[in-house]
Amino acid sequence: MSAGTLRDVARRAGFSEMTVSRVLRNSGYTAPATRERVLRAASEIGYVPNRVAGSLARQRTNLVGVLVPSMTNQVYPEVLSGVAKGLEGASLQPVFGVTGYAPRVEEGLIRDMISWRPSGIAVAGLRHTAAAREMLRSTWIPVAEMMDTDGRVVEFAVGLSHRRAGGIVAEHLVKRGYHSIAYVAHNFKFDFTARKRFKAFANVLNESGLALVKAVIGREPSSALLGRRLTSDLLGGAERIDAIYYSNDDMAVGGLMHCLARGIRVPDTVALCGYSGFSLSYALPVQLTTVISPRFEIGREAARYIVDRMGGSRPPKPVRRVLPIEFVAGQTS
Amino acid sequence: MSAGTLRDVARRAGFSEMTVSRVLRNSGYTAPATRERVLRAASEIGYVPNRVAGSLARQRTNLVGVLVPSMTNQVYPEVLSGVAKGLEGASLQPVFGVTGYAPRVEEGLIRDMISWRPSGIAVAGLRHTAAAREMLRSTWIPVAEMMDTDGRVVEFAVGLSHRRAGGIVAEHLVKRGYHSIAYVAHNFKFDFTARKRFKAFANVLNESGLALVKAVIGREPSSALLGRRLTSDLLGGAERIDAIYYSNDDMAVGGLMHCLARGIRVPDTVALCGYSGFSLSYALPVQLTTVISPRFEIGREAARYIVDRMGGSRPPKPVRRVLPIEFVAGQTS
DNA sequence: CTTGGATGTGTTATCGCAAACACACTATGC
DNA sequence: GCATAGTGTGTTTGCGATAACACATCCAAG
Repeated sequence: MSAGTLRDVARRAGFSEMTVSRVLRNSGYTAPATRERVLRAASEIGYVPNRVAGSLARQRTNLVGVLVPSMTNQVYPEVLSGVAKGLEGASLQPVFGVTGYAPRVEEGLIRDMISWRPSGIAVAGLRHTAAAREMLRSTWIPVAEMMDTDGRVVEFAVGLSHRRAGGIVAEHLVKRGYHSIAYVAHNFKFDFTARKRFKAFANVLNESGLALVKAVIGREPSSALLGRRLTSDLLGGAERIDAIYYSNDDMAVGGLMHCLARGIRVPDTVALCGYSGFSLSYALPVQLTTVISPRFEIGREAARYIVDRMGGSRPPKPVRRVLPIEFVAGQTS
Repeated sequence: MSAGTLRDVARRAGFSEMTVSRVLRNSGYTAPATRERVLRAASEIGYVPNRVAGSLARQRTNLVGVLVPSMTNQVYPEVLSGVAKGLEGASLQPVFGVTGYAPRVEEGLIRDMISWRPSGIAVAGLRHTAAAREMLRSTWIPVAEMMDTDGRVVEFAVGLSHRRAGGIVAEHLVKRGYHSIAYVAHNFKFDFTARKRFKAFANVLNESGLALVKAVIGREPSSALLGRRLTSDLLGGAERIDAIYYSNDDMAVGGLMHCLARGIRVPDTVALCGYSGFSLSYALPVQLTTVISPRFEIGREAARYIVDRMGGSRPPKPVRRVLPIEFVAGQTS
């Protein structure tokens, strides 16, 4: 039975709790002989400090709350990976919550996180319930919003412009002379960033005098299978389509699979465009058009912001950090 | 500036801290009028309870430590998803750590987790450093090991038999009459489960009088691109190969992409087998042979175990829970 | 020899909350 | 009209650690 308290170690070593505490934290003066006896006593009983008590006493924790909408959407694990990286060396522990794209759930999780008095909070997205925003606003804990930068920022946002990401693809298609363009999406009711990309995409098309031939919005979450099915439906329809913009790469890959299965030539017959730059996309037989989002970097930078801002105070005005995106033109025929 | 303490709420409401505490926790008797005044006072100052203090007082936290080796290997986010699901309703918060497949890092993270006195610890894999195992063994916190079940268990392991997963694929290939079989893997130095599958696979082949024609082990982490490259190398070599077993689906998909790009017929010319059952695999033009691992369920069951065991004591003997795996035979030509 | 800084260790007071116990006051039953 | 149980609230104490301060030594400088 490990555990045991500072007091147990102190008794065993024959010193006061304070001395033990100092030795274990390497703080203040400690005689080498004392050090040794204390460390031995601690290891003998398998002492593991109680951070709950420590945090209460120091009035700070080494926890960082991280909220993401989903774990199955490949993007977010990569963001978390970045967060973990950015926290490395700062001896901060990520605590995560999955909101399931539900603002109400997010609100509850934010309250939960704050109740742990974390050293920082990183949350994906700029959309929150009023209460959630108010909590984030009124706390002095560093708050980083991730992924999106088009919208109202609480304190610090790091991400990319989804408007830009959508627009750039539209420009590309226009420039290449496509004119029967369709859009295929998963159920993006709460996936605000996908919607922003779509809106910008459609806007740019319109400005160029083109109209979307068709928009197919699925009812399920994003998956390659859904992409494949919707693409099958779309291309099986009456309209002649020469390019498809997908809500993301998962969907686009599904579309490509349909084409490969049916022998539809990509991009000769139909060009496919996605968003994200999933690792899989580098292995495809055909290079699709996509916009690589710096999701790992976003997580890392959010974490770094939190680390840097710790102890300091909130910037007078919200800061917006727009990371560059990389446009990848698809293969030409 | 939110925060504020119980005392602030108490003063504002005109009651003692204890009464406020009771109201906010819905514990004990509280008069309706009191309730109302307290709740109003709390919401007026935007009071958020301090769980650090609460946890210290109650001698327990609502935290559950979860350790996974990687976030970019699709499998683990799904496990985490399952953990989050299993914790739902128990008002437990997952705290996660990424070990990067490094036992030393894992050991450190386990110590960190324990220092938070979590209500449970879930860790992927059965391989730990001696010190880590000792910490897990000597604590009374519920400990669940996930994914693997072939090996020494500390308290409770939920997962699948990777031996079985590897063996079943070999049996299948033998039965279908393949005889020039190769193996392709990512760098699985620390991916013990992949190695177990491989070993079992090779054993079964041997028992059937077949020998692996070739085994190609990459130096990078698992990715479709690596799978594609290694497959290209392999099939470009002198050996005639009629079936390939991959370390996982990521790699297998990469292999398929190579074949699609080169017009190599799958499975007529070469059959491809993987492991995991990634969602992508349902969208492929060709159904590959794979073994679907119940990773979401594994996470969920680990969480459920922890929830059920909370407060109770450790089972006298380690418990091993082997979840069924689903074998998916690939398309026949 | 005295003084003062560098070392090394102990004492006390919190940190914010909740368990345990104590004490009212109000019904209810007999 | 009094015991008894049910309600509602307050006081005390402690969770396990650390900050702040206090107090010994010891040694070098004056």
